[in-house]
Amino acid sequence: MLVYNTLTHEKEEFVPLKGNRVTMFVCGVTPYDYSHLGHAKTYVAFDAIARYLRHKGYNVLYVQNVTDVDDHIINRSAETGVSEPELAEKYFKHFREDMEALGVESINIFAKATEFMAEIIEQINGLIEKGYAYDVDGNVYFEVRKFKGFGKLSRQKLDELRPGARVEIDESKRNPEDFALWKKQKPGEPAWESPWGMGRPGWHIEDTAIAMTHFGEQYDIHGGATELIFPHHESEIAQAEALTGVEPYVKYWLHTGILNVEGEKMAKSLGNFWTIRDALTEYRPEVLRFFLLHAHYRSPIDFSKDQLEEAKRSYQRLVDSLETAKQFLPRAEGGETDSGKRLVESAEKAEKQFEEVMDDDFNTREAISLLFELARELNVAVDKNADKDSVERGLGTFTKLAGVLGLFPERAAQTEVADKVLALIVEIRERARSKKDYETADWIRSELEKLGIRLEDTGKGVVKKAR
RNA sequence: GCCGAGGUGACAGAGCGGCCAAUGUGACCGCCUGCAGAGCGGUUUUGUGGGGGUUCGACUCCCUCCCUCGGCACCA
Repeated sequence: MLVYNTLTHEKEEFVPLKGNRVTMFVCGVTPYDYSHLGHAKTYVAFDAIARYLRHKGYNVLYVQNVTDVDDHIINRSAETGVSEPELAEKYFKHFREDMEALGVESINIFAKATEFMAEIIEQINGLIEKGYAYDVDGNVYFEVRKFKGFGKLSRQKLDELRPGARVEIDESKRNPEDFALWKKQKPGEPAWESPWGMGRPGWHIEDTAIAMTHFGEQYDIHGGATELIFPHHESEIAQAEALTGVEPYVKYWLHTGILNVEGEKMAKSLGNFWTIRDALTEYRPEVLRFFLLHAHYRSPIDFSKDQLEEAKRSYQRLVDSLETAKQFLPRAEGGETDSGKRLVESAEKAEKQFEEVMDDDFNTREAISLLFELARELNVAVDKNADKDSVERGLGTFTKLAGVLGLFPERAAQTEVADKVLALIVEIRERARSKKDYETADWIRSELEKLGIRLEDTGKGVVKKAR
């Protein structure tokens, strides 16, 4: 299996540090507001990756941090009067709901920064003792020039960066490139006790503290969006390797492309975002997930309503094909058929190719195109009255592969009685049709449509479809 | 300025040194059909940002230029 590693800029054979165990960390959210589709892209991508690793038989421990103390939260708390912990809790809960809707279910542990204060302080202490960090009046900084590996991930040369390009330079630092490990409390801010006085952690240290607590000094995969490579991930490496002397801190660094809107990054600060929860009022969660997986995880996606509409139509094609085959199955006959044979061959081919494309740096787009090919074969098989075993096999493959991508979740089953009543209504309509009473037949069809059930008359009987 | 990621048909978007510009959407034609829808079969857009090189052969490798996006030490 090959994965693209930002650290080496190459696709590398994936070999975990310890046998079959995979330790995976992905930078999580700062819960101060609703999450938007840009966040969703990253988390859906890593969800698919984790699912596939598990599908391959790896025992994956997937940890995601939650930055529940930071400037955004503090500012939002000041604006709204809601306390920081309450605010963080509220939006974290919404985040969990959004993720659940999108089928993101592979994360084992959510780790909150505020629950790792002891570990954070211990790491900062260690860095001071080893001479990599210094305390200036209650602010502790990491001295970047002391760590000679700095820049290995982002390939930045210290002297060629533009200090202050976006952020004003903090004058209390020895050098502009140094970054904060511990920030001294300002009036009214939440703070924790530390050897350097009351304060809170800097941006990068919670990730190393959390990851090392769960994984030890090294782990397999660290993920996040490309915007995090510098300075965030670069700084994490510096902290960890300076502290432990063990390298590489992380074996594989994986980065997802960002979600653009009309050529610009979707971001809270630009105001061009669409929250997941708003998107869910207009689109089914599976359509959003499909949309986010329809490009390779490293590619940027340009978001627009038109694109979502197209995703919706495409996804519907797969849903229709799946439904048609499912409903054909009880009517299918035994025995051997040529069309069945062809379907089974397609299914076997799809399974093999699915592994191949996903083994090549998790190419979900290629994987999805295989689903389309299989869907067409299923349609053909139904048209040609393929035998039951073959259709079952084709359906099984489709469901299995789609399941690895987290597409087509099983819908809550309707009650048996409701199913029978619906079947009865369909039968009544069939009788009307056979008497050429099309007025009644069409009326039943349009009334059911209003209830979200679409009837399609095929040569192989009536097919019921949701929406 | 520096670092990184991208530039592929109407749109979205993969791949591979020659077999395919996959797959989907859209459009058009045909079949099917009481109608609708879906499905199936076919067609479709002067070729993969510009230039140069390597090669028998490049979209795929190398060089160079152009354009877009992300990052450059608050914060994710």
